[in-house]
Amino acid sequence: MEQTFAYKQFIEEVGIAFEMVGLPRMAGRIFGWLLISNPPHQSTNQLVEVLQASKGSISTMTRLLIGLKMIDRMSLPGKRRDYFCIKPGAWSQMMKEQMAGITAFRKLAEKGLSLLASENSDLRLRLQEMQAFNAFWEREMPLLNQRWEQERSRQMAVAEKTNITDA
Amino acid sequence: MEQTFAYKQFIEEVGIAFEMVGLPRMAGRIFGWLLISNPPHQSTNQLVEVLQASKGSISTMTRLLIGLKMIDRMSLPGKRRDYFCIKPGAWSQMMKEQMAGITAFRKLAEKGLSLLASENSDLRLRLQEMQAFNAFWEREMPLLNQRWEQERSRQMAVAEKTNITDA
DNA sequence: CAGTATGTTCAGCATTTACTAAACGTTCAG
DNA sequence: CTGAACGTTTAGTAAATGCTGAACATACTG
Repeated sequence: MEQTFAYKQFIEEVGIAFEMVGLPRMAGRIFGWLLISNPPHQSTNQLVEVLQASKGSISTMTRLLIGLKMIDRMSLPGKRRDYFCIKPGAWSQMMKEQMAGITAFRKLAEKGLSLLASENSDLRLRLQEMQAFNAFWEREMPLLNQRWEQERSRQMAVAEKTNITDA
Repeated sequence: MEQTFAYKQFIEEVGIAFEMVGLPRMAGRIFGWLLISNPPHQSTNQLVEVLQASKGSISTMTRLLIGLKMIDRMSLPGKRRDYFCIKPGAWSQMMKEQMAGITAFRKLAEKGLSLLASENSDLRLRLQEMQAFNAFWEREMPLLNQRWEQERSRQMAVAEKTNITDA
């Protein structure tokens, strides 16, 4: 298993990127390693060794990532260990999580509007924009995500023809 | 200035919503109050009193929100104080900030792919999906945002006809 | 110029959070 | 049944973060 400096650096950068979107760095490190590991599935012990982290951390963070539907736990037949690998569609899933925030803001706008129900309309303008904006994205993002799914499956079909690896 | 329990609750909920997207709660409280305050522009002292916060906190957080282009600082002529109000287009701006993360992930994917340049193609699949996904959203989100701007200006035009408040 | 009002910066405090290490529970092998 | 291999849970720790209060800087008033 190649373990060059460049690999470690990549793992660390994914960790930092995860931190930027509000997830624990260790979760990012796990995800980072699963992005470049060979094979793509790795056991708990392998994660402990490669990432130099405690068992507890790995256990907690893998369950977090599973909860976010970004990785899968797979128990290989015969083997007792748990293996983890990146879940296909992890990114769509991450995007769906983001949508929860948008919905929260739309609802908040509506709550605010009901507070200012008796006020004149230019006082309500701020909240109306907030409501309209978030409602717009709440409506459009799933459509865009659908387009992505379609585009992806189209690309996968092409890739399958040019590269028969595990057929 | 109405200061009911419902108002305080609204402010607190916006604070929590901000926290969920990775911003300080106090920044959210300021934004929350500016969403429902009368008038829409409020001075530093007013923010200190209403939010029961320290001057320092207000100063730091207003500058943060200004940096994020979510509020404006406006010095009313004659008055010495600074006033703050929600910036039109604050939400589009917030969305643009989100895009920085997407770009970071796309670049990371490309970095990973160059690391696995010599590996066979099913090992590269994970990174290829990550690259394609983030490139897709990086391309499409600005377009969607444009559509929102158009839709908004259309709605504003309609609103202007039905409600001449400050013409 | 003196005095006051206002905004900024900084040191300190309190809270939260990520992480570790160890205890614990469970499952399998001999 | 005994012991070992794994994974989970939890108590404790170290670091980061938000917030306050006070000192500081700046600009206006009389």
